[in-house]
Amino acid sequence: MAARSTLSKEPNAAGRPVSMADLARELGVSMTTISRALSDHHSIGPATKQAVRQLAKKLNYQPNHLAAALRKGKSTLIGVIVPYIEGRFFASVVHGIETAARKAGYSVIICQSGEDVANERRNLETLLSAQVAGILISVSINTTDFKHFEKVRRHGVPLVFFDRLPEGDNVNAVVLNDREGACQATRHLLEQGCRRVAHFAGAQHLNIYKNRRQGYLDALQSYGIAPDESLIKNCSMTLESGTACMAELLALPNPPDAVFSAGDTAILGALQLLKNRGIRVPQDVALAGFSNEALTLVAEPNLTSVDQRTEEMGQAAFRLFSDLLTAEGAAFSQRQVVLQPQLFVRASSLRHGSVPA
Amino acid sequence: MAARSTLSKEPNAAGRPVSMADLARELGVSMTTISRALSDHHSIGPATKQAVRQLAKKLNYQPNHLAAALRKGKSTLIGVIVPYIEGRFFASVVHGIETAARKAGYSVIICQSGEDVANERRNLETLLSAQVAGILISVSINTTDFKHFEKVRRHGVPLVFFDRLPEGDNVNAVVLNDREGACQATRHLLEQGCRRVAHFAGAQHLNIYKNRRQGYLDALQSYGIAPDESLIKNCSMTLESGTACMAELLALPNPPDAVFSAGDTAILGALQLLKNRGIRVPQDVALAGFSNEALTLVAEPNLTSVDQRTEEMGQAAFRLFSDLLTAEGAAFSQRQVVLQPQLFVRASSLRHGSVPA
DNA sequence: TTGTATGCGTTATCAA
DNA sequence: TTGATAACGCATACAA
Repeated sequence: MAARSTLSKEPNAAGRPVSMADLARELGVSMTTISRALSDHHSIGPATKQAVRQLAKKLNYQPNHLAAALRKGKSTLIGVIVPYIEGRFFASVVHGIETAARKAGYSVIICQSGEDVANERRNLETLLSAQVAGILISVSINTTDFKHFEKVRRHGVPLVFFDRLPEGDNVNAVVLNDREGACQATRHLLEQGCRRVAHFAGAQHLNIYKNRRQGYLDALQSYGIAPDESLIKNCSMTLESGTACMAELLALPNPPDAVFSAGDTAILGALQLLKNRGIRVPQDVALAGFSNEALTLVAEPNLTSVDQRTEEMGQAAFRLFSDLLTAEGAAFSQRQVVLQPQLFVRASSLRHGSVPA
Repeated sequence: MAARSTLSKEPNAAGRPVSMADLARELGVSMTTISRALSDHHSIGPATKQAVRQLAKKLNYQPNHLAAALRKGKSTLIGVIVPYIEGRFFASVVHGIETAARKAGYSVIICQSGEDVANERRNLETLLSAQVAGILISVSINTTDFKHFEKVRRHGVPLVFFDRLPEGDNVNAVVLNDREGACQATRHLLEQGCRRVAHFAGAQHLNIYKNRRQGYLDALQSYGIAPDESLIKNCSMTLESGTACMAELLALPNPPDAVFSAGDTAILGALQLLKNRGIRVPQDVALAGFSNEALTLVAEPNLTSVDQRTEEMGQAAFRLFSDLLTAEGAAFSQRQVVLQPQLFVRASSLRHGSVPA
């Protein structure tokens, strides 16, 4: 057995992954030199750097992030908790987060709460155990107690909420201006000549639905129209729920001439019912939804909807995390990023003029 | 300052996370005992176990997965690489993977290749650096060179492909029986009395599209119908592409009376064109797609489609990984799990009888 | 500019 | 049944 190295230990005899120690032995330098060369430290000569890098490539050296993270006390992992990953909204936000994170050298661990606060708590523990550098979360629908977020603060891990957040504004968050979006959509319906505009309202303990309802009321007020409680339906935002709400509205002595729904799926349910009953959309009843889901372009007529800037939301959430990292006392800061919604006007609400391309 | 402990070092004076050493000091036992008590080792007395657990809870001890993983050489992280996370298919598979993984105590790191093999390579490096216990991947559309997967094998990290896989069957994979699904869909169209069934074919270097095309041909053959190349269109599976392909088919001297598309979005494009031209669906042209996307239930008429068992695919992929972990020589095994597709018949293809509920 | 030595928090080996 | 000690791979304080 011819020893290539003059040192006592064989350089990585087994199939074990090659470490910095292996590189050091092979080159006859110290681990410090290797470490610094690879991280482009200024105190290493260009020649040495070159040599180290070449050998690293040749031996197929892969840095062990785990070890680095353990040593530094922080990993390059960030945790993301969403109610569920299916459906356009969260998938798209996660896409935005992941893209931004990867550019900055972070990887994303994804967790689903399944709309259950118990899972949400477990997810948080998992992420903290994984020593993530930060946590980005959209809370589950039944999260009304927020004690579990305190623990994250105590660990000093930056916490960013997006879209859905706990009550009270003392958190870091990226949200859409839901109120403004809802107001725009409702005003648009009013501009089309509608005067009895109904609203499908979502669960009011969630900030997003509360704000959409408020935006709806804002628009009415700006037109001097008193809100009619019989035109505001509590809706679970499913297709069936939308159909049921529409049926109730049609049964009123004085039915609406437009509906603004806090979600797209529900407004699709309404559309289907109207078509079944031979009621014309938008001539008899104009429709507008919220989220700009893919289905808005499949339904006939195409559905007017408020876009939630999902990609931007993801990117902004990561950026906020990133800012918190470098900021002082970040664990107790409370920055809010508010994105501006965009109304897409389509045939379901357009009584005059042509449909925009 | 009253010292609670008789040992020299203060137990976790600073706000630093509490470690096993802290627990050991506090209880006056060794770290070994703590470690074993927490992992429920048989050699620890029930009383000691109880005491350790209580203290751990009281002091809010969080295990450091990083350290454990470093020591054990394997983490409880698994990496998943998909072309993109948006869209029902991959989001749903990821959902299945994440759910199965979490039950087994694993967390999921998600990476997107953006349909680019260069990113795919980078993703693999990242995951290997993170010391993941396994990698689950659906290759990007331009992956034709498979050398980068060799490295994963050399690291001894189990590798599972799902849906899209490299050419050659020498890999671990979970796939849908695309050929069977396509055959079922086409046979269904033939059973409805259609005799000139066209096909929108996807990129033929991908196993999934090649197999769907083959299934289409199988069905024709079983009916003794010779394939007509003019009825097979290369399609990129976008809406526009579907519209364009349909237009070309209608321009034929002898146009088709049915279309089976390897994707749902393209068949929607076809549907829209047919409706614009006043051609009846399914009476004049019957339509069937593949993937059972949400849009199949929004389009009018509802679209017949082949369901890909996305959740099961995710679960099966994780299970396969899990099996490989315990198996011998897993790095070089090549197990294949094949899921059976399910055809959902809807109005777009149903010429006789009523639409199923 | 480079090297030495130590510790991050855990698990495993050995001895008691 | 328990304890002392040595790794895992990397980054840094300090010394040269």
